[in-house]
Amino acid sequence: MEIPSRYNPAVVESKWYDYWMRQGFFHSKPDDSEPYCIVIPPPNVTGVLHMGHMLNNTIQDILVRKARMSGKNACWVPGTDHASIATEAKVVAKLKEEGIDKSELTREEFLEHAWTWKEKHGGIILEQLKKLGASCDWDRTCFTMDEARYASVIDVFIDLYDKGLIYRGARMVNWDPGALTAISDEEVIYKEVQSKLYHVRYRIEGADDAWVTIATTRPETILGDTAICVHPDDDRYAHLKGKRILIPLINRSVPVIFDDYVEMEFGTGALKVTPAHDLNDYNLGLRHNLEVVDTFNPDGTLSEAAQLYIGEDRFVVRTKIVTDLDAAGHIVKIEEYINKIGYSERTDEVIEPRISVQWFLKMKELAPPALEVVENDTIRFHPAKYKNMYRHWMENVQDWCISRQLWWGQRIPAWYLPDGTVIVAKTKEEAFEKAKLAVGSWQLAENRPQSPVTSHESRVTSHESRVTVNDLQQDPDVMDTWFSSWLWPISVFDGIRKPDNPDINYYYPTNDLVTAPEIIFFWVARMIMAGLEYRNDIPFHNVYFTGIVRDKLGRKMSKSLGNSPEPLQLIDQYGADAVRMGMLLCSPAGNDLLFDEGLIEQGRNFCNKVWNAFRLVKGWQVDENPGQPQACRVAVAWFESQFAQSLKEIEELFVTYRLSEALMAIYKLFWDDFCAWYLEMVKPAYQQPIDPVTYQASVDFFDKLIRLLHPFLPFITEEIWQLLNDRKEGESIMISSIPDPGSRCFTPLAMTMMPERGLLKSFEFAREVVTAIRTVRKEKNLPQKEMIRLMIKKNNDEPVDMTFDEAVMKLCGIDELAYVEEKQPQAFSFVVRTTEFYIPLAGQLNVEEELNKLQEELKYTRGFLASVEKKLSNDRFVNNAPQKVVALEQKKKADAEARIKVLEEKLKELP
RNA sequence: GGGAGCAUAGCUCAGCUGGUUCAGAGCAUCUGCCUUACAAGCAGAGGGUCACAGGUUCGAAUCCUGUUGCUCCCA
Repeated sequence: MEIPSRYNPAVVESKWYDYWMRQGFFHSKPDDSEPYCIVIPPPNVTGVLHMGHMLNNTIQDILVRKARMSGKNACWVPGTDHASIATEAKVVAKLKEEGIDKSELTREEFLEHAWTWKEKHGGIILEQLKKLGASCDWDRTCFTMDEARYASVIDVFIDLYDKGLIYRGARMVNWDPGALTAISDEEVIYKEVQSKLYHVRYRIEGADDAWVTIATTRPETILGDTAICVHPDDDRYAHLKGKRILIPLINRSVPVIFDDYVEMEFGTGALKVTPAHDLNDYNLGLRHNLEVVDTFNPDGTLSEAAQLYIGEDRFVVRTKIVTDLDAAGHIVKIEEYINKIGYSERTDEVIEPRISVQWFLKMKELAPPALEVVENDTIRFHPAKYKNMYRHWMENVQDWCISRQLWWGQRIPAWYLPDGTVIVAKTKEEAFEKAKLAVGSWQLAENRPQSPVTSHESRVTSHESRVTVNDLQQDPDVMDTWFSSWLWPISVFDGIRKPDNPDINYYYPTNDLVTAPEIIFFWVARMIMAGLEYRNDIPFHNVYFTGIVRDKLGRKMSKSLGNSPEPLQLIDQYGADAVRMGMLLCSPAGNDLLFDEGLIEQGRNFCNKVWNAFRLVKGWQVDENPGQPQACRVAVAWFESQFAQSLKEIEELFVTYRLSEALMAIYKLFWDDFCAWYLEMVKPAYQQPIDPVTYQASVDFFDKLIRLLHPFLPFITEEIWQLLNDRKEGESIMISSIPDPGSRCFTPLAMTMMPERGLLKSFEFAREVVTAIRTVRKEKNLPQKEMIRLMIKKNNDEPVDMTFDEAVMKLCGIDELAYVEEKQPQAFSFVVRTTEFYIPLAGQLNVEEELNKLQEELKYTRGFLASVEKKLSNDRFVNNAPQKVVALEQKKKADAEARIKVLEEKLKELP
């Protein structure tokens, strides 16, 4: 069968992925061997595959495949995340297109639509991952809202509430007027915006023409002002003590307060205080006991409390109120001003700080142990620099707002009695039972008199009687999506509900987590907290932070910029292996990677190289006469040593999570060492057969090399592995073993050949000789086909290293190689270290050229010697530097001197 | 405003506790080659005051201080 000269990934990839699936190779179940586990950072159900996923999942797949081939019971658990805000927004938008308004639907109806939507779109991304070759255990696919995960979240909420770690409280939250929900600090993106700073003057009460001028970027909040604040040391405003100020347009009278929070230099030094709509003002208001006037509706329009512009959007009002203020003589001036404004990560709406009642999880108890395990390297971050960021956040951690005013998500298991008493329980019925105990049954159906009882939250003041179970109202809000995600390493094994089940006991703690640094707080930190709280153990041992995929100009890839290539299209075009390789080559851990399609091309070229090397080896005819040429014998021995050495280096790179460097090392081993040197040394002449020993060795090397490559390039390696030898149904490279750096790879042959110098060193010398001969050929325009003679003159007492002579002859087209004692006058010559080489030629020797070359080399070597001698003549160096370093310098000196001597003598001979 | 990190070849980056694996790799560039595995290739070559200025040391890309420029996180 003719093997095509170009590797065609399209046919190969689906064939083997199907085979792996059919054979169940991805599935893992607990057994006696060592587990290796990764849980996927669950992609969002609204998402489609982007370059960040490609990178992230390629890395996970490499780690998992490597572990699987190292004999571990490898399990990569896939799944998706319900993404409450993003999904709800998508579903609302879709319904709108169909002419349905969310407000017309009941909660149940809406959720039905949401589930339908999820069933349709939620699995897209996982299907796409299969194209990439992801070896996930698909039987274990989870969803953050499926039954087990949902129930786990509810259980955890109740448990933490009972432990007193969850509380309900009024707080200034980041309100997203688009999504109509609070979002966490981490979901707010601050952007620099060109705005205006309005200087507005307020009349001092009781005076005709006395004013105070404040500066604000948000004039629409003026209607909610409840004080004017100045610095106590500010002489400009000392006269305001005890005065009151009138809010423009509505003439509300508010006090002047003094607080050193105010920056005297900023604006006019006088600050309008709007406790309902600014976090700092809110805190100021608490200190000074100010009235809170909430002038906004949840959707960002003005409320009745504003008195004016009721029902109009905040940004419309901003324009209107400025006009009206100006007309009323309040605008002093308007300046251009750049400030940072918070936007919702989900809807891109401008965040409105707003006071509302939310559920919070206390962080003070959970954070310290989670910090400790990272500080003491129980969990390692790769790269370690993220420890600093982690520490800083953990030491300044705020309570976590976990409620969201949405429907899509786990509904908060809190029930309200008609009087507002909160009962946290799994079901309404349980809540009712709990309520009986807590509140006293007289208030409930039995109607027995009792004194008011305190719940966790609020004192019961109402005395309604005959409350039935149906009077309990469940909290309408759902939980933050991260409140599901933080349990992920436990909940995928159902370890919250069944803490002793075989899966959780076997796979937990997982081994590695691969994720983006952007979610170190959202997710990584909180998983650690949850792990310690619920398993009393860390969730993973290593966290590998990938970089952000950027375009060539360094911009983050995004849909809106349109600078992101379509991953599946790339796979179609170049093959999944090529894409994996391209992504990885440019991505040292934690560094952003500037994506360039050229890298994918490099990956494709490499696959093609592997393919062609395979064609060569597989195309050889084997001669039944077993005589192995010397050149082949040493080549085999050398490559064995080289492979062993590279393997050690590669393993070291794996252990330190330097995957891109590991890949590069394999790349060089394959391309340079194996193809450019080994194969060229053993390759028989055209249409000549190869001896069976060399053939077998070559096939074995190939087998080892592709096994080493498999985690990176799963498809092409499987294809070749299957063709390389006869394989049975059910065999696969992905369940074969990866070459083990621990085992001895040296054959007796490799051990006996020049053991005193080492085969690798011998080869280094041979390589230099070959390169030098090639240079001569090129300079003198000697065609490759024309055979040449080579004469070698040793200039020192060391035994002649003839190990690679035959290989050199083969590589350089030498038909006669001789050792000589005498100089060869009519020949081109060069010097490698201290050995002289001569290539006798018919052509004329350009003496001047040779002279120049020699003199240049001599000059350089003398300069080198001088620098070494300078060091050695420095007593302080000789006395202070370590023995080893001094000895090295001495060797350098001796080598340089020997070489100078050779060069000088050569010079003398030239006419 | 507070914190962290980075600056090495045209590009992306290695370079560990100072000393021949110290100035490296891959890509890109340039020069030869259609040498029957591969032009998606082969063989070569050029490219860097290691951001700047001081200091410590026998010795600094590496350690210290300052300057400049960039990035990220937090407010």
